[in-house]
Amino acid sequence: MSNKNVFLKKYFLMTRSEENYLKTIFHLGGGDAKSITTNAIAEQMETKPSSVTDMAKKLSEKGLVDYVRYQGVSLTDVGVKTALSIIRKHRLWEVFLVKKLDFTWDEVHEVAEQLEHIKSEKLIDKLDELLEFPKHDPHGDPIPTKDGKFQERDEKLLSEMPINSQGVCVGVKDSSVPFLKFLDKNKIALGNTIKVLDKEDFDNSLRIQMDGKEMRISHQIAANLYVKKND
Amino acid sequence: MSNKNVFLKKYFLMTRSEENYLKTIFHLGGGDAKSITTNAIAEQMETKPSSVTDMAKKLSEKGLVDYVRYQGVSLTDVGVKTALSIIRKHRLWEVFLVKKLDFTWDEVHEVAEQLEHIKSEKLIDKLDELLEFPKHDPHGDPIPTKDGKFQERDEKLLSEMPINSQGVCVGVKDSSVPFLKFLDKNKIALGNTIKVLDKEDFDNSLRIQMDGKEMRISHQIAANLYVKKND
DNA sequence: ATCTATTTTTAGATTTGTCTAAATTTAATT
DNA sequence: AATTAAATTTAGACAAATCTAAAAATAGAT
Ligand SMILES: [Mn+2]
Ligand SMILES: [Mn+2]
Ligand SMILES: [Mn+2]
Ligand SMILES: [Mn+2]
Repeated sequence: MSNKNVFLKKYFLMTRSEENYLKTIFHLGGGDAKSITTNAIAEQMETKPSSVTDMAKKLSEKGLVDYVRYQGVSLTDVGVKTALSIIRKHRLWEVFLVKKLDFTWDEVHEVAEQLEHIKSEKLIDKLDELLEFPKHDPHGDPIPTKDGKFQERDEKLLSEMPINSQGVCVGVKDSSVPFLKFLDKNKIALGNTIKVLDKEDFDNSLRIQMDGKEMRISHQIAANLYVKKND
Repeated sequence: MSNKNVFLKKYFLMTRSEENYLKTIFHLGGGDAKSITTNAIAEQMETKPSSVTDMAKKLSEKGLVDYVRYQGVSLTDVGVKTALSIIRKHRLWEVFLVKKLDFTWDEVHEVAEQLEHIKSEKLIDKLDELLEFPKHDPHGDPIPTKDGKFQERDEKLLSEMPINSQGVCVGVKDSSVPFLKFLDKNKIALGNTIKVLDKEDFDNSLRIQMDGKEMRISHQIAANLYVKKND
C-alpha cells in the first residue's frame, strides 16, 4: 500500500470493529463526556476487558475517544459524530427492511448490524429519501439527522404514568427478540393508545385499556414501553 | 468460541475475502473445471501470487475448489454454487441501486462490492421480490436464479455483426466507469436499436444507425457492446 | 494508613489475510 | 537432455483483532 493510503487508513477509514466500539460507547452514555469503564464496554460487546483496552488506545490515537488509563473512555466530538452516523445508518436500514421488504420488527436488528457498516454517503442519503425521511426506527428509536442532530422525544415509561393518564405507545426500551415477540402476541404495537386504569401495589402490575380492550401487564413489561403522554 | 462454532466457522461461514476469491475464480472461467492459474487470480484481484496460494489451500480444505500444486484451481460444485449466490447478490443490489435509489450505472459496482457480502437469505429473496425478479443487472449481465441457474442469452458483440444486420443493445462487456460514461455521453444505452451500416477495413471502425441517428464508432467500442440480433 | 477485592493493563500467544524474498517446480528453448 | 526463464510455492514477517494469564492500579473497608 502507498504511503498516502496508509495515512488515510490510519486516520480516516474506520474498521467494522472500531465502528462497533464507538457505537457501544455512545449507547453506554460516553457521548456526554462521561467516562465509560473498560468492563462495561467488554460486557456489552461480549468481549474481554483486555481487548477493550487495546481498542481504547487505538481510538484515542485516532482522536475518536478520550482515554485515561484506569479511568475509562469518553467520545470526542468527532467520536460522537461518527457514532451518530453509524446509528443513523443502522436505524434507516431497519426502517427499509420493515417498510420495503416486509421484515418484522424482531428480525431487523441482526441484518442492520451488517448493513450499518456499508460505506457510501450517497447510498444512505438516497435511502433516507426513498423512506421519506423517517424520524424513528421500527422500535421507536429516533433517527439522527445527517448533521448528527437527535430529535429528543417527550416520552415516559408506561410504568411511570399515573393512574387514569393516557398516551400513545411510541417505543420500546428493550428491543430483544423475545420481548418484541411477546408484544406481537399480545397485540401491543407502536401507535396504540393506552390508558392506565389501575396499579397493583403488591407486584407493581398494571391494568390498562388499550384500543378499547382491557388487560393486565406486569411491571417488567410496563417498564420497557415508552408512551407519549396526551396533553 | 465454542467448539461447535469453530466447526461452523471453518466449514460453512465464508469470510469476505474467501467470497471474493470464489467470485474471481468463477469470472476467470474456473466454473467449467478449467484450471485457473495463481498468477491470473493474483492479477485480477490486485494481490500477490503467494497470497493466492495461501487462499487456494484454505478453499481446497473447505471443499470449495480443487487445487493441484503448481497447476491452479477450479471450483467444485459447491464452489460454483457459492460463487453464483454472491454474483446474484451483487447484481440484485446493483439493480436496487439504479431502480430504487437513482444511482447511475457507473456508480453501482463499488457499493455492490460491499453489499454482496451481507448475510441474510430473507433479505436477498425479498429484495428480488421488491425488484420484481429482474433478469439482468444494469450492465446487462444475467442474474442467476436462487437455485443457481443462469439464463444464457443469444447475444453477439456488435463488432461481430455483419453489415446491414440489426439488433438491440443488451449489455456491455467492459463495465468500467470510463466506458460507461463514454456511452452515456454518446447516448448509447441498453435497449437502443442498432443497425450496422458499414465497416471500415482500415481501422475496423463501424458506421451505425442508432434510433434514427447515424454515427461512427471505433472497433474498441463495438467490441464491448453486446447486441441481441433481430431474427 | 493498610489491607484486600476488584478493575484494568500488560505481556505474550493466536488467527486471518497479507506481504517480501528465497527456494522450488514447470515449461520453453536450445 | 541440459539450460534457462517464468510461474508457483515456501518461509518468515507483519498488522488487526482477539484471547489468557500475570502484573499493576484503584477503590472500599477496616
Ligand atoms: Mn437495532
Ligand atoms: Mn455493528
Ligand atoms: Mn458490478
Ligand atoms: Mn466483493
